Amino acid sequence: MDDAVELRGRGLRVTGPRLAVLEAVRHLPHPDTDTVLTSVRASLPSVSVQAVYSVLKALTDVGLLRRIEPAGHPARYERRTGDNHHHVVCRACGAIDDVDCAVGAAPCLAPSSSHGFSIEQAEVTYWGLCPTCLEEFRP
Amino acid sequence: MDDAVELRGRGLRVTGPRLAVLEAVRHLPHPDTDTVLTSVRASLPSVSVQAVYSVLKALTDVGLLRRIEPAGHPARYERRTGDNHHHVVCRACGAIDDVDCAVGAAPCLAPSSSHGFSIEQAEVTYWGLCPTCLEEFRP
DNA sequence: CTTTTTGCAAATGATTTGCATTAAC
DNA sequence: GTTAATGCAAATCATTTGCAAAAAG
Repeated sequence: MDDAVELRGRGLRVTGPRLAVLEAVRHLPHPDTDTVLTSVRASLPSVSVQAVYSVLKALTDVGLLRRIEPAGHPARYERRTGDNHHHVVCRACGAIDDVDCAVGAAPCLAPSSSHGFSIEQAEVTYWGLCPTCLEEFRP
Repeated sequence: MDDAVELRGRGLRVTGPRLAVLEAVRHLPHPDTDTVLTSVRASLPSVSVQAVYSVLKALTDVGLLRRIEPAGHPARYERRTGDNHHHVVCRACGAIDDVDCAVGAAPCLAPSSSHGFSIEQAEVTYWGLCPTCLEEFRP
């Protein structure tokens, strides 16, 4: 319901696949495209793989979703919250969790020198192993 | 010369392609695989694409090189320095430059909560536009 | 009715893999 | 002489693209 308003507010048409994708990402923890697809097909069995890709791209472009691309793993998505939290990523399986920066006002976001780059965003990624993969590597 | 020692020290055999890749990455600014390939072929015209991939992987695995994987762009490499500097990445072309953290002792490296993850590394990426791409978007 | 989305199929592009040959030790 | 690296070709995998049909406004 509210999602429909959000979509219209960003100039996007309201469609079944889009509502389903928004719903899926809302309830899943940082899902990848495939997980979203599976979840969406639970209610809309006919959606195509490309439709999900297309919807995820559209929603990301207008800022309703945030795409996280952990090196070596398929992209994952989260609802955009505005607060700039960071992420822990599992090297083994690509699982993601949110992390607040230890420092209050995120001072790392201002680099000391920019080499002439115009900087628009800073991103902190913590790499490690998730609880599940920790188990597997210590049988 | 010194590179040969480095290789042996890590248990790797000394080969032409490996020395040439180390030399290329030493002298190029954060090259991607293709740039390394071109550079290597200047001295060793017969090296295959896969050999370069294989060498880059081997050198990264033993810690002689560091692989940087900017979302949406091919991987880039740098000689491993030990200091934990960060990177500015151009959204348009994937160009990379080094950046020191504004904060001296890198406090962001200790996340406030880890959700059961074992964290081994933190990585800060600044996203923006490089000088060259800034020009192109403002003709 | 006009424009945007979808569905389907095929293409892309970076990277990996399997296997025989060659070179390092 | 063993074992590890290379060259070559084919495969993989996430994602994108082109185009006709369907749906949203």
